Amino acid sequence: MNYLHMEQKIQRTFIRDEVYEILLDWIVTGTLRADQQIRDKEISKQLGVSRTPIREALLRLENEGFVQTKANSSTFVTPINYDEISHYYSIAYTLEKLAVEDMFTKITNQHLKKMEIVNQEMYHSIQKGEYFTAVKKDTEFHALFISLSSNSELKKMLANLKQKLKRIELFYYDKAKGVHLSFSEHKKIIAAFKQNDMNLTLDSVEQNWRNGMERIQKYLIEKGDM
Amino acid sequence: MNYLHMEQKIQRTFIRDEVYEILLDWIVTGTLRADQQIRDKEISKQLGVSRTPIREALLRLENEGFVQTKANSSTFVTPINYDEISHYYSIAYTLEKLAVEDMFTKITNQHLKKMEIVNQEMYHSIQKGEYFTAVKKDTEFHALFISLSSNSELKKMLANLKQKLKRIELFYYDKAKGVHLSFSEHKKIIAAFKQNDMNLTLDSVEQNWRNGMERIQKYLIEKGDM
DNA sequence: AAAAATTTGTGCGTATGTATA
DNA sequence: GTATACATACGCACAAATTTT
Repeated sequence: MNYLHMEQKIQRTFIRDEVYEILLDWIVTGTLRADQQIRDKEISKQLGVSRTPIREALLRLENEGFVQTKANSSTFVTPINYDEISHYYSIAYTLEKLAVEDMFTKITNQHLKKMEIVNQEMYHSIQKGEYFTAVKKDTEFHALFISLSSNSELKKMLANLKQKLKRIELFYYDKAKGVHLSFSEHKKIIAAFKQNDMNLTLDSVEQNWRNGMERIQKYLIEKGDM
Repeated sequence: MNYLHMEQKIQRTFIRDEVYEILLDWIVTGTLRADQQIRDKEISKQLGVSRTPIREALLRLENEGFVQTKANSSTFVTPINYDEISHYYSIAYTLEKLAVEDMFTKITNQHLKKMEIVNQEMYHSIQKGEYFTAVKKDTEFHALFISLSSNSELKKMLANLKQKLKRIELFYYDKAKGVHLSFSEHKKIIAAFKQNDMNLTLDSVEQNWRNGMERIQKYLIEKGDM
């Protein structure tokens, strides 16, 4: 057997893609804050590459709504808009429910076991106050069943939406420490899958999302930001 | 009163955006066919601009899935994938139904009248065999109620999806002349709105999309392309 | 009103992949 | 299968245009 053929073809990496991933991470995790200016020249020096790949990464981020550019003036991180939050949440759970409809029959006990483990890990992260890890585990939990859908276009759109929601959640969870993630709601989703009840699963998925959205909205109202 | 202040600020146009619109139109309408190679140098000469805005437009088209680039080799129009068709259709009607839920109470008799007119115009275009205009009128019909939704992120996503579906529909309607657009189904949607029955409206919207998808799939099976 | 900062657009050399001998 | 030649995208430095201070 020739093991050479088993190796994955070396994927060429583009500087623009690497820059995109770095900048996206900085925006999502809050290293780059809302309204903060981004100068391609500065990033260029910081990352040690020319300005072309930086510009290309910024153009993509602009198309996806993470940054905004005023012509010949400045590029800055898109601020979080209160109206957009509920918009994105409703799109996300609508599409995630479509994914559930598609993958519902494909789930196995192994998947469910893995979901329970990840959910437990999320719980422990919350206990330790590690919000970054907790949000990551939450995303991983949902990804476990979404990935079973055969609708690859849907998966791409959901992955993109998740980045936007992740940014929102990290922003508010950091501010409102009292807010808790959805450990018990995830258990309901697992139970619904186990009962092989699709409608119940869809409802519990939607409820999970709605609660997440309401936790943020409640915080906004309390703080008088809305 | 100073009328100067009432005038809209002159929006600067970017070459990259103009190039994007032109290339997108060429791809959607079939001027650029599937798998056809696109050389930035060639487009550059043809449109009389430098290669940078061409590259930027191509990068955006690549992110949106309309073209594909082999590293350091070639850029070509993404072929229509049979699996993707049903994927995109299901995403489209799922999101359009979400838009209907959002705008349902906002519709007026004037909107419904306009929808009837556009539907009639679509019918006449079909009669005259003008498929390009017919598909355009179909898109316009749906846009009439979608635009009433306040979820601007949803509207953007739907507009993007429509471009992809428009390409698919123009491709197959051109090949399968027998295929007809959904004049009577649109009448059902209008009737459901008039009866103020949201569930019926949602069902008729989904049915309209499903039929459109099935018309194409039927053609594919007949021709043995699947 | 002018200068400074920043994005936008141009041209070019290089690296990579593909076809051909 | 190998080496060579060719085509194309990739990244860089420079110049122009525009907005803001």
